[in-house]
Amino acid sequence: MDPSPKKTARELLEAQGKLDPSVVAVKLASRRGSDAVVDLMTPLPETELAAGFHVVRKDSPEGLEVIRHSTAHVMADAVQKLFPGTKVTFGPATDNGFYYDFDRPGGTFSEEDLERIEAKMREIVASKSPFRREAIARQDAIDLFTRMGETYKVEWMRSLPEDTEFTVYKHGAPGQEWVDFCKGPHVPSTELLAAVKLTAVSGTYWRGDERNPQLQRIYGTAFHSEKALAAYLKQLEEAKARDHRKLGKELELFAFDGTAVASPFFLPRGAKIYNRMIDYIRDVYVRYRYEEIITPQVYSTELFKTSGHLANYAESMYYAIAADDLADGAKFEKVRQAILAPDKSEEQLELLAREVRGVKPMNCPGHCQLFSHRKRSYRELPWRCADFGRLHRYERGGVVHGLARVRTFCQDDAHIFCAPEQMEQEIVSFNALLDEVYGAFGFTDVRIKLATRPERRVGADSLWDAAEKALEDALRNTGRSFDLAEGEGAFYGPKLEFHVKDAIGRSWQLGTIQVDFNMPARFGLKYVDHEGKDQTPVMLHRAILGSLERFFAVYLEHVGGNFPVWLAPEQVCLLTVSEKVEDYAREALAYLESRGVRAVADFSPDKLGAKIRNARGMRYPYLAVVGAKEAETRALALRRGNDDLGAMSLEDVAARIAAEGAFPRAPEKK
RNA sequence: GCCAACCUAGCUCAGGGGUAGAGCAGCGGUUUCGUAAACCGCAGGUCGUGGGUUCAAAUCCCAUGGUUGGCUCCA
Repeated sequence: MDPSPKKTARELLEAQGKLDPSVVAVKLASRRGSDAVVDLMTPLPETELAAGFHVVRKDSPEGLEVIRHSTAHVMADAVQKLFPGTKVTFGPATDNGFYYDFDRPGGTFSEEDLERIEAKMREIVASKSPFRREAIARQDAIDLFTRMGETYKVEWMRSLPEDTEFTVYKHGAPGQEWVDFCKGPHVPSTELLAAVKLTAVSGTYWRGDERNPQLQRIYGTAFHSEKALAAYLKQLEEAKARDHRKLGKELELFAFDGTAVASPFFLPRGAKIYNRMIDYIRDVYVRYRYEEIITPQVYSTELFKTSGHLANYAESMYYAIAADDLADGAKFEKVRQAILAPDKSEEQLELLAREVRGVKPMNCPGHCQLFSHRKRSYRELPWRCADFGRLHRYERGGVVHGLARVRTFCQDDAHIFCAPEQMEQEIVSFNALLDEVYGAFGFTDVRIKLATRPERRVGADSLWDAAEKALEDALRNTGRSFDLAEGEGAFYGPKLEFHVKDAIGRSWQLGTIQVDFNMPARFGLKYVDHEGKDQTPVMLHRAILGSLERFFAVYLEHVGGNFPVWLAPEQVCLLTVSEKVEDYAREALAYLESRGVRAVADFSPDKLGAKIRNARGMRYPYLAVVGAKEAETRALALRRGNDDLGAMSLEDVAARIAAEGAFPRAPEKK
């Protein structure tokens, strides 16, 4: 017997008068990470509470997590009641809700099943049943779940370390109670699960591995109140209204076609924005001393053998076949097998390097090849070579998504070849460049992540030390805060990731800078130092916006289709009040165009109200009403969004729009 | 690739074994108009594709292509 029987968190809080119905758990100062939050049913030594705590209320982020995890239990209960024979596996809370993975022999769940499950869940919630926590001996738990036929749970229990504390959670009326092996925390009673919605079904695999049995995952979300759930659903609506695929269609920016799956066609308006983005980046490049190069699309796979892509990236590449390649059927068959082989032999790599051409999935191999094209001097370094080359990557059918995940795209890609001692300065300079560009696009909330050496890596530890230090020093010396992501670096070097928050609070990774000492070595890159000795350069891979296709999607959603004047495909639309002023409107249009303003006009017989409505739909930044008054005074009645700016002379309109249409520039530093 | 749902006019969608529908957009005409939808008319579809069941298929079944939401969050 425990000599000092512990009291539950509920009893301890009650004794302190800190318990009220909105409290679902406590967060202990004495514990770290996910173990810090314990529910009210958990026995605690009084000393732990004395070490400091705060209560977790049902409407806090941590409280929601508890509610969602408990809701997952209730869902599993409902599923097992409705579909006997279904086995449970894992059912965690997620960022936006929860899921539970089931093994339903010979069956799947449809969306109609979700309604039934939801109804059953409401019954369970309405029963206002308390959650009970019970400590259990390891072997007892294994025996219990073996009897229940819960083979996945048993497998999981057996894999846990010997000293793990085993607990089970139960809810439901005696006789039909539902039990799960779980470490909690859970809400005190099902009645706290006030607002529940099941959202989706999906296939998944036991422990996320395709070789394991297929499971059925049911997604849902839960909130502490119906109102909070409604707000969340409304937010989903908002995101839907901004969906770049919807806006892309409505605003005639881009289109997709089955003849080139997951490969966007940019329509004239979209292409204007896309090119304008690239022109802006080029403008920045000039000031940051980048040199743009243009490199081939299709290479002998020799290049990708050297870079390592053939061994590690072959299944994501496209291959270019010429008629001549097919002349020898037997050879072609060998090539086929080599491409498909998961682990390629040296012989197979040789064969592919000799016989096959590959479409580039990345620019770096070509850039290395070009660097080694002639002897390089230390005087040339750092060499910053930028490339807007088109890349092709074969993404699996299920993962493509609008412009955000495509099979052909281009990046604002560049590689910086430099001496090791130049690394830090280059990273500092790149950070300044990022500040300027992200500011220009209106992304002000930028978070930086430093990803350090992973377990599996290439290169000496001394190189890793230097590279990580350069990244970290560059951040510290310029006073930037960052999060450390230990072990998340690429196998060839550490990196910084730049994440921005968009207008509706979603976070996107855009830029990155990666230190690479692997590829220069593979390509045998050298430069001659000031003593005439050969040295190996360091290579920095870096992108600002990343994939321009993906950035287009992120930015389109960020601005909700309302592009700023400097990017908008048309900056102003002239709206005639009647046909009588069409001649003047055409003159005004020609004048604006001659001043470099991107202008269009609506000469249709619609009434002004309809023209405004249509033009607002197309999100032109400026509208210019042209009527008899304006024709008489050679003016335009300018309107920006809903603001009527009044009549302005043609010259003033042109000057105003031209000024606003210039590339954004960072304020001059003193 | 795997799980689920969807695919009907340029767009958004209705119809769900018995002659293919609406609104918007388009085209023609009338109206010449002052800040978020003037009016009348016309045209537009082998219902993603291919098979099958049936007297009869957009509708039911099978296959196939495409699209959408998922397939990282660990008891």
